[in-house]
Amino acid sequence: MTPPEPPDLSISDPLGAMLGFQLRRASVAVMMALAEELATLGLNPGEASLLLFIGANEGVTQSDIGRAMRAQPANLQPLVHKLWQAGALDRVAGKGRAIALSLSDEGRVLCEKVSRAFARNEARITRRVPAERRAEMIELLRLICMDACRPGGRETE
Amino acid sequence: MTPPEPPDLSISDPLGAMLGFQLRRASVAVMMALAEELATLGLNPGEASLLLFIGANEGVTQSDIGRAMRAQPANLQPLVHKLWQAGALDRVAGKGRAIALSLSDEGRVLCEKVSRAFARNEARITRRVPAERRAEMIELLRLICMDACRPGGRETE
DNA sequence: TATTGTTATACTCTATAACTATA
DNA sequence: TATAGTTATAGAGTATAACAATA
Repeated sequence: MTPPEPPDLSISDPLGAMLGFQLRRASVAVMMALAEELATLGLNPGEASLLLFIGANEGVTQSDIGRAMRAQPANLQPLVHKLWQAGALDRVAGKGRAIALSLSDEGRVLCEKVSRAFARNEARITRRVPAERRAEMIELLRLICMDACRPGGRETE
Repeated sequence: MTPPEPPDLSISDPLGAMLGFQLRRASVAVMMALAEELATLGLNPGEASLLLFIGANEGVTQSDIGRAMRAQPANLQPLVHKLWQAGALDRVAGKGRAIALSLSDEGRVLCEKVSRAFARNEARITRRVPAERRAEMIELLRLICMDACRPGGRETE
């Protein structure tokens, strides 16, 4: 169920021929590698992603960023708090109880480092993917995600 | 961070162009869909996978199946216990403290149902993947997984 | 009052360590 | 004593519900 190790033994793997499970195994392995890459910055993938989202959408409200990241507000809060405590964020009150998030100078530096860590991870992943297949693969994964999310399943085309 | 919902808003998604994150999002969506498909059988993906592994390797020892599934022995135990309590498994003592697992008649029936649920899930996934790309994609994911697992990272070719 | 953020909390999955039992 | 399995437990990630604060 946890996929780091290579297949090892000679016993039959009924899941190996399924795209769904190779997806999961690849995903877990990739996230573990990313976590390792980010460890030197003292961030986990969630915190680092948040930083990238804020950097790409400065001044946007916390709840909008949360929706874009597909994170529950309750789970986003500790990440925002940590980045803010680390001095990476500016939080300015918006309308209602809204808070607009943006990067501090310090945050911008950290964001640049995070960006490079993500790029290294991406390079490691795509090393084996032919360049002309990469965009196609991303698009297929996007479609798979959208299809799988649909609640009922199996409707016509 | 949890990927069910479609992208929704007009704010920039710095992760959308990365293969690594589309992998993760697709994987989570696919596992959620599978969990839904399996719910009618009273099994979660882990339990169902275990059943498939035992069905494909009858009489093999529990620890070997655990290694093939990349599961920690401690996490495998409750799954085996549940399947055994449900009457799906036969457990016969092997050498040492080893236990050889195999399917009961009842287990074989359940395994067949699980197999069909996995097949439905796989069909939903691959609906958008051109048939001639499927094997290639599985192989690429396998390579990505192996590359990402390698501890150091970024070594020469 | 509607929206946004915060707190508390619970559930699942995974990991580690210590213990038990058997060739 | 080496191996296989079990138990207890801890941590991460994610989910829900209730609450607080502000236009």
